[in-house]
Amino acid sequence: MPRTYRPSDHETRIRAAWDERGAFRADPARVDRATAPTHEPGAPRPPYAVVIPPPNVTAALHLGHALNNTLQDVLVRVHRMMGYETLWMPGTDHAGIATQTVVERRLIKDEGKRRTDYPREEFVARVQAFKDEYEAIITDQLKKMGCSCDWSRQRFTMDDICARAVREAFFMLFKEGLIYRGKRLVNWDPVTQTALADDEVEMKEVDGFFYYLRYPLIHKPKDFKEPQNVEFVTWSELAARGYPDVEDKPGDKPAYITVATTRPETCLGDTGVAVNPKDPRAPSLRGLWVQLPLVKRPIRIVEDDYVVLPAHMQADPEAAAKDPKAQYATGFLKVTPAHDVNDYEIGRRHDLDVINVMAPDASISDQHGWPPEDVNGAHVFVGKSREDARKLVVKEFEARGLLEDKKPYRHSVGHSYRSHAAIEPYLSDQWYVKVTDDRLVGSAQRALSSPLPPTPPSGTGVPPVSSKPTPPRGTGVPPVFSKPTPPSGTGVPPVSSQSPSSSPTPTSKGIPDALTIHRRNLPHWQKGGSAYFVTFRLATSTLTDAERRTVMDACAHWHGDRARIHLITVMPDHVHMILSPVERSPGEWWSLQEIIHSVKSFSAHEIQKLRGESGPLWQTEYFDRLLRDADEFVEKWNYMLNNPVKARLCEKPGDYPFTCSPDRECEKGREGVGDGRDARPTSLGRADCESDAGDGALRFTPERYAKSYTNWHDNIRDWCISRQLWWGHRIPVWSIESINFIKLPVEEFLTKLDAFRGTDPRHSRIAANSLDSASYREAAHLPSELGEDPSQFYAIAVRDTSDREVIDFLESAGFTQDPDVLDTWFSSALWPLSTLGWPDPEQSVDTRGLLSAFNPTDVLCTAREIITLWVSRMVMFNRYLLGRGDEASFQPGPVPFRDVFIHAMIQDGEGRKMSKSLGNGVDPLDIIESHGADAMRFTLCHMTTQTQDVRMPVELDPTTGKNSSPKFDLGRNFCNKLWNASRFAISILEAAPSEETGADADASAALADRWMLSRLRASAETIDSALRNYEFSVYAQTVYDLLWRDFCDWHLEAIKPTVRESAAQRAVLRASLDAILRLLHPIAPFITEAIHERLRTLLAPAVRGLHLPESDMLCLAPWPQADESLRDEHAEREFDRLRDLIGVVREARSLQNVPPKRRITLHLDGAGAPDLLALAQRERILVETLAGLETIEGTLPGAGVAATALAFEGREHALSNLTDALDTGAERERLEKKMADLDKSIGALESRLNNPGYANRAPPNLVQQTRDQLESAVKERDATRGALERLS
RNA sequence: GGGCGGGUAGCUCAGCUGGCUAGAGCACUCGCUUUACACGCGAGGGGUCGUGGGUUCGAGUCCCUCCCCGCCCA
Repeated sequence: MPRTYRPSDHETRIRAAWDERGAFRADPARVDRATAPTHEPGAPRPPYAVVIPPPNVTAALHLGHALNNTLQDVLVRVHRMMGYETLWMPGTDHAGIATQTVVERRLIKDEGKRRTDYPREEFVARVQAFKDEYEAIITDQLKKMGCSCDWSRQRFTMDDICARAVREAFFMLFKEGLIYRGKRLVNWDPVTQTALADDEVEMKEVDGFFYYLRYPLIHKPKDFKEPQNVEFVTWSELAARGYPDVEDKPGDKPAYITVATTRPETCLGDTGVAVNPKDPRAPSLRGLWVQLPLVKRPIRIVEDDYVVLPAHMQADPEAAAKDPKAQYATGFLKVTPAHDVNDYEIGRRHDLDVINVMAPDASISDQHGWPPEDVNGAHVFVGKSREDARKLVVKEFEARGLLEDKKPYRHSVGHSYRSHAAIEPYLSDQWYVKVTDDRLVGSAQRALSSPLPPTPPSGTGVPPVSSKPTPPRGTGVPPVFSKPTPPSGTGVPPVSSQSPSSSPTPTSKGIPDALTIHRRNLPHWQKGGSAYFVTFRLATSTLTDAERRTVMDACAHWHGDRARIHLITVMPDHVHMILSPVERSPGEWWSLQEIIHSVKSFSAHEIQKLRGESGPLWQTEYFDRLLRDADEFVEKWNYMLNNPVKARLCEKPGDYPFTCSPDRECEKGREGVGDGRDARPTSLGRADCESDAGDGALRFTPERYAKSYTNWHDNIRDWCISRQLWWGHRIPVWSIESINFIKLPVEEFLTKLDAFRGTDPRHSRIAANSLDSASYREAAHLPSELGEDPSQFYAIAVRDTSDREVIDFLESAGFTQDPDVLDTWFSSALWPLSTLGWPDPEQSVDTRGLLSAFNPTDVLCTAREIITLWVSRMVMFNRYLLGRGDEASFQPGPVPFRDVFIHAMIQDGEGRKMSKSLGNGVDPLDIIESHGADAMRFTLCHMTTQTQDVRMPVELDPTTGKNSSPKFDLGRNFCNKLWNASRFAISILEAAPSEETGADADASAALADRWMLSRLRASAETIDSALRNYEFSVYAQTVYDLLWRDFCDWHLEAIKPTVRESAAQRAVLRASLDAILRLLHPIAPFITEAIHERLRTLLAPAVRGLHLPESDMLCLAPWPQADESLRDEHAEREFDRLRDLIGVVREARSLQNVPPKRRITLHLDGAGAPDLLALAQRERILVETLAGLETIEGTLPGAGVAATALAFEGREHALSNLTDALDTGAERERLEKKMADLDKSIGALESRLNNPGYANRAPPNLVQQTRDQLESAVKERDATRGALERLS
């Protein structure tokens, strides 16, 4: 074996071997969800499935993909080794608009031709060729990274299998009315001339202007046919109507209002002007109209509270000052329903016309919905671009004296993620998926599981399937006040409820519901109840009125979040509360300590700020009492109300202003927000729904991302799925503009249609969703004035687009296929279904059995930008399409995956995204070439923590001109270390006598071996738990330390002198290396496989307790299982002790400049530390080798021997024979530094122990530990001092 | 504006439910080509854990405030 690991020598060969072996081919026939994982050939086993987030065929993979796929490969390889039937489904995505754009650009560049210069089929063929090219590149990249996908089943979102799923999904949705056609404002990209989904629009800050345009006021026109003939409103008329602040206006001149807009050119399509009903000017404008300048269109004034009031009119000037819109607002908003989303909504509310004045390229046009008779004087604008039209419109307003002002304004404007052109809200016919239907969005929302408690650690090799089910809420523990008793007449009389809002008197009826929350898993001192009476006091001062108010606010602040605070009384020098902790997570409540802490901490901060002083405010101690029943609750309640009376702070109970009930007040003010009761979704544990429809089965890691998922669904709108492109799944709909145009006799047509529809809906060949006028109008929200009668439009979805009979019939009747294609995400949303053969897996050998075996898959591993786009849609489609029943009886199907793991995003060293334009991207293939795939993978895993972003400093290599990062050296060095350690181990094993066989043997009794096995066991446990929790960095770090620190630095070094003579040691050596290879394989598959090729030929007895069944290939080898019996705490303690001893010897050697090769003498104080001497002598060879000793003496050196002192474990030992002449200066320096360090730590330990609070309050074992530490430090110092004295 | 993440050694990051004298890798200094490995070995230096306050016997860790950086949504 060569001295350094050269990846290129191995990677290709090993990849070919995996391929040839069919190692990654999944067999659905072997899947049985009910069994345990196994490696038994042919035996059934549980599935583990992952679908690759299909990379776009637009471009080669970047480092983010490398990370994404490395993590998937790690998971997949681990589970394969654990004995799951493992499928990693690879594939690519056609990425409609992105790919089409790239190819169009290429054609322009290479051939100077546009898309429309080709027939559609030919253009699509060009894109297909491009796709083939990049699909091959991507596949090659993934293979080079070592991805263990089932390459025999690679898919593409437009291949036959996926296309079938797309058609069927479309058909099902269409048939059930969940796909509709609507005229809506879409995000229109005028450059690519297609609609975009909301999430394809990116917001960018743009410097623009607010233009202030004057619109003359007119009376309602008598005749709309004569727009010129209008009656203007004068200022004096307006003043007479009560219009404020117009005294200084010329009374006889026409009055106007001023609208503020950033897009003056859209005024051509204005159909109204809106004013806020709260605006003082609004009443006097009622019934008036304005005349739209330039066009001279009379338009209405409507009142809508969407309109922002100008800053000076707002009730809260401070808030207004912060609102930039209020600063710019005039209070009048021009309404252009066809060109602005908000205006569109206002238009809907007030039934305004919708007038489109633009062509698809965003130039001004009178051919796309602008009635020609309405254009009037605006002809000059027709044909101008948006930008030119804006200039011209402004100029025209200026020329007419109607431009009042123009102020610079920075605002964010939507831009196409593809063409980067500003998005034009554009009115057009599009197809929509009604995702707002409960069968879609509802299923997705309910899919989310509530956070589960962390999984308990378990032994190695245990499958990560089921965690302990969380018992459903509300069982087992009875409510605290299950039988509330009314306040009795005895004892303190209930306070009369004169001021019920501030001091409600509890009665059986009045006891807040929250008191009955069920308790479980409480700290011992909290067991048995939920309501507490709490008192805490001021440290020195008393509270002023304002400060008491602050404390009440503090309680309100925490009320609901951590506790329901039922009643609080703030006295001048103390505070009483009655409160109930709330759940912080299911089954876990906030502790009293935390709650009181929060209130104290929060109020102290506020009060100290008020006072301008600092220092402790509250006393540490607090008093709490569990309220056992309703009687006691009432008793304490009354006590608190009476307390101020007793203190003569008020006349009668209830009058004290610093008693309040946040529970009631917050109920009103906060509408239940944050009180925990609106918590959703269900608290069902995963195990509860393992086999059911899937509610509660979806889990995010890290958990915080569940929130983005939830938020997104809360604001979801129907999904526009049509794209005006050629590359993609063509919409399988044939339509006709009006049923009157059907070329066949109606009866004949309908009869034939019925025949195609069939009697059995499962076999329908068409779905004629007739879009009756009511539903169409509902969908389109269009006023009828447009003239078009939407109900005449007739669309038919064809189930199988190769069904010539149906298509020929439709086309002969005058129907044409929709020219548009589906949004790419429509097919992506089907990915976990389509790749597994849905709707009919049996139809193809490739997909047989896949769907039932592998859907739901186990994890989706992706970056966070994709949560909303993709995850949600996959969940909706999976649940909808695999669901059962009709709308009324709908039972959703399973989720497509159980876990969603969101990994970090890689940024460059400055925290910027890696991108082509910045030139800061790193090509994975460059790294594979220079450092090896394993090095890249190791580094990527190592840096994948649970944070959002990870930074990777990028450096340009001037010789190759390629970007790289020094971070990859970590992986390369690690691989090299493994290579050399293995080389060394193999050389030892090869030299061993040949009679050693694979028979079972007891582990070597040597300390180093027991220690190594114990470390191995512990590491395997850590790794298993890290993998269960997707903690890749912990995993990588643990293998790193296991190999480098434990195995190389200590174990190999320790056994060097003996291993060649000890078969038992060789067995441990072999087993340890084997186990490390297996544990590391998922991260670094090539190098481990390469070493395994050699190692597997070298037999040694197995080690009891460490299960490493043989396998011809490491990628199929069972995951190592280390029994609990290998745990050896005694060995770890002894070994650690020796390591420390070796450490101090090495330290002394280094500081004394002892030549590394010089063997010195260690004198242990055998009388003072007999056990240490015994241990050192028992492990003499180990200590001597690692510390560079000639010998270990059991006595201290005699007088006159040149020796240096060695303090260890509080005893004075010595080293001699260090050098011919001892450097006393260096020795003194060393000892003095040591003294200083010890003094410092002794000081710290003493002051801790001298603190009475510490001794009294800290846990006793901790205090004892501190005492021990102090004792040994003092001993050590004494020993060092002695050595120092002897030196002089 | 709302939500989320981050600010710990020169750099990249660990540090879970508060108990350290704050860790790792790279970089740096010193010594070593010791028969697995210089992509290495041994020894070291380097941090008032973004600011200010609070809670606590004890705060990198909990609470509040403010300041930076990044992402997502409006």
